[in-house]
Amino acid sequence: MVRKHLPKPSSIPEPTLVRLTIYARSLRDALGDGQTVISSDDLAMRAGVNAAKVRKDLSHMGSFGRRGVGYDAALLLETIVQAMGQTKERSYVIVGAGKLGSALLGYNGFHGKGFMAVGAFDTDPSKIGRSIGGITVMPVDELERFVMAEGVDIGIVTVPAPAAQKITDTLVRGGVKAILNFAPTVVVVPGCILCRHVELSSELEVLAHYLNSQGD
Amino acid sequence: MVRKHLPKPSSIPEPTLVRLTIYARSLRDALGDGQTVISSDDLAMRAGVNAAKVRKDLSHMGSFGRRGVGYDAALLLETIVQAMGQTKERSYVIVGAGKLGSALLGYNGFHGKGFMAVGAFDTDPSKIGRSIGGITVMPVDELERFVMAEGVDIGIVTVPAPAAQKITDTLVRGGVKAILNFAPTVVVVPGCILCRHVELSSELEVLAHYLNSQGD
DNA sequence: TGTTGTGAAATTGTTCACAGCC
DNA sequence: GGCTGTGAACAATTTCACAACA
Repeated sequence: MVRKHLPKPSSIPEPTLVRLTIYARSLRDALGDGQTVISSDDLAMRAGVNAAKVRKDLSHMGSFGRRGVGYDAALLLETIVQAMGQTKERSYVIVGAGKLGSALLGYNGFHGKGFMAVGAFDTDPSKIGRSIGGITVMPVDELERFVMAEGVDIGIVTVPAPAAQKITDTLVRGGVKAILNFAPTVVVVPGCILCRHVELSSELEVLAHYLNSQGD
Repeated sequence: MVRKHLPKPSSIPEPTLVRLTIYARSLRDALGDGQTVISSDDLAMRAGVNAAKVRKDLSHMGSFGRRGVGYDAALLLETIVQAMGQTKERSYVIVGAGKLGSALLGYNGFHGKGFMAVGAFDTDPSKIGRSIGGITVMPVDELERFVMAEGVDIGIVTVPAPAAQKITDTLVRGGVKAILNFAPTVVVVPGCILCRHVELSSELEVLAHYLNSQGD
């Protein structure tokens, strides 16, 4: 017998997850504009995608739009926030208090929305003790102990490439459940640990490739 | 085997382009380790992907590996650099000299590898005139004139969301051919202009989603 | 033997197009 | 008339598996 199974905890495809975060932001904008109902067409425009994709993406979370009308903006926003798992507050530390680390500490959207910076770490004595975005920079020596004691959820790595793997290992020993790596190198983690890698420099290189292939 | 015709300017799929930049870095590492020949398996390990994908990706640029042996690391690196279009130097400006903008100005891999920062801009009088990574911050009023006069290729946008569209329009009027947008908002550009959008905050949110769906 | 290069298969993601409902 | 929800068609990407070859 063919049986359509309910979506498993995370059957939502990853490209959809990324777009959901953009829809959420677009909905906040729309609500700010005083809009209470929004169509897939309008949301698509705001998010820079097409309407079919919006509807398909939203359908992963159920059906709650009104045909002929659109979606209740507030309800839709809440549904997305729920689906993204932002109901539970997550703590994170940033390792590497250089420019990028500082930028992320102050970044709205890291800072708010269910995420809480609880510590920053660096090896540079001139940075230790300084306060960045309300967080005091601590020495890396204390990273593992701190992460363990505080039960930190996520470690954000913004150290130079050669140090990234060692820092990652320390975070894992401390018990983080996920790593977000901005260092320009691949790091390996045990299978049970989630890890995402943000390749900042690829963006510029891919752009350059398209420029060239367009005939400069 | 009969030589297949060369791939068209950009028939290379985008996921492959992104990985090519990672292979390039891995090859530099390998060369640094004194390795002159590298197998798809080894490269895959270093780049954090599987070997089949490496071979498929490389095949988009032709065939120059040696069966039973592997690839000449230096030749492969050069081939990738060529394919990525990093033979031509590209100039860029950064608009928004806050933490993120400063981080990118100092970022190795933006800085080197065929990319050249030629200007930084901000509206904040306290930042104007300051030097960041050897680049003096100029007032945004001068952005359009500067971009036009210098023939700047790429504009990198690191301003707050509400200002992003206006800055993008200014860059486009100035004649940039591509935009790299780090502002947490969608910007629209004319069809002839390339635009990439980096969503920093999505990364953390997607990570949190997977954490939740794993059962915390 | 060891490793590449590549069609074919499998999987994943996007778009279409329209029934169903407001 | 307008707009959602969705199966089906389509497109892109990944993986498999093995022939070709040093």
